[in-house]
Amino acid sequence: MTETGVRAADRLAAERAMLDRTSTAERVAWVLRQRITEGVYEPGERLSEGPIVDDLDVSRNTVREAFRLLSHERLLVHELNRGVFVRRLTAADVTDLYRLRRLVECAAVRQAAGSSPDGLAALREAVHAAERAAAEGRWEDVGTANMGFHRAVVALAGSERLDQMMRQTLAELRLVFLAMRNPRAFHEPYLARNREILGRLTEGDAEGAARLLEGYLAEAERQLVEAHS
Amino acid sequence: MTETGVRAADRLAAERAMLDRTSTAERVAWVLRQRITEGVYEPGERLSEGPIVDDLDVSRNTVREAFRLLSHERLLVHELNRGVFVRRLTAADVTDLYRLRRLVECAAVRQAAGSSPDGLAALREAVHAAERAAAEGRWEDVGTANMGFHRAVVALAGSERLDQMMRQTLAELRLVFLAMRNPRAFHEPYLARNREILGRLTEGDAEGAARLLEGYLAEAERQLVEAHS
DNA sequence: TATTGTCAAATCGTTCAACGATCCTTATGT
DNA sequence: ACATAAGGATCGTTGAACGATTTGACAATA
Repeated sequence: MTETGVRAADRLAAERAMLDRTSTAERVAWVLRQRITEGVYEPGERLSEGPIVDDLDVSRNTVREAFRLLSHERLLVHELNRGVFVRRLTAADVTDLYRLRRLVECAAVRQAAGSSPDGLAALREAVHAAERAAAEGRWEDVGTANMGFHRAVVALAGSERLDQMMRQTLAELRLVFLAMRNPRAFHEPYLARNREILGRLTEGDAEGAARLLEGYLAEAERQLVEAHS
Repeated sequence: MTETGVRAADRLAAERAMLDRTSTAERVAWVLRQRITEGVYEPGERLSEGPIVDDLDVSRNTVREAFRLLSHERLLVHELNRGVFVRRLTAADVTDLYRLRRLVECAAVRQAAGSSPDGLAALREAVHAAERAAAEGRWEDVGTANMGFHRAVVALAGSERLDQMMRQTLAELRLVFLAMRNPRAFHEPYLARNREILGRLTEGDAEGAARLLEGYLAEAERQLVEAHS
């Protein structure tokens, strides 16, 4: 069993979703989503209906429905009469994403005084998962676990809609992270920072945790804006 | 000129969007969205492809694409093999929506210290629009303008993604408000509260404004949860 | 050389018809 | 009353076709 806890949980959730009854359009969207977030398709790349129809052996209308699904998730950009493109994020996109993260994540942390033990347990688990992946040199898994940490941060707020918004934001962020050439150099410093934030929350110091998180997000933003400029 | 400022601006934006080149699927989605938010279709009502195909004289695939668009906006609920339904919000939905609003709107207000004059101007305009509509007894327009106020609150954060999230949240809320039998009784008390919040922000008292907003949202939530129980 | 016009190819957006799958309602049997 | 089967409605998908739009190549012109 070499998979990290968070990664295994993600995979299990994804597999469960596929076991549920889903339409073909949703399954096509799932395949394409994987390809996008794994970098098989590059940001800016145009996805043409024809090759996907052939490749996945489905009809064009089904592919179009899948494109609609992914366009709303902001992974694809639909341009009328020109097709759909994998979203290419600009420095301005990064700035906007971090403005959103700063507002939502820090507010969730500030509200976290009196959080349920479950919320903290999820954060703890994400920190552990990231540290395990780092110990094994799996740096992209470290990035994934770090994102799990942030999902757990927002989940402290206890709102399904916020959780969904954060899932989508993190999917977009995955595209952002594709631009970082050295996953280790990017993700490694955040391990210690996650642990610090967790420590503050565990002590009940929500304001301290929020301050740390603000610094964390500011630093990550600076790096990513630079990588996208 | 009897239209409120906010309403006219909304209409202009909507008309500009329609003047842009749009696909038929998007135009169908637009028509359906109007019907949903105006209560032509009731919450819980099932939208069948056939009658819409006949009514709008478009093909089924186009209607299906429009359904996909609206499902992601959470105005419709897509159920595999059973069709799509206008979303019926439960008391739990209301609670979740207000949890999200509390976190995002109050954080946006707390961050508002040092807001640009434009942000405050938009709030001011929304308050004026609501008051004008109230003076003319147009209570549903009061609700619309109140929502414009909240959109402007979130816009203080200066994030396009947060703005988009709020637009969608307010679209959902419009469904929630359909359950209120007496628009006047529901919307009227919030006029004065909006003005108070605006006053605090104008004085630079962001924390005071956030406290008022928290009370406002708690009261609205209580009323709406009751109406959905 | 740069710009403009024309044409062909590619492909997108939509329509239509058809078929299989699924769900719901109705009818029948115990 | 409950269980089962059948029929009808409609959803999900497929595939073919056509018109609309965009793009790229090439020729003509200044």
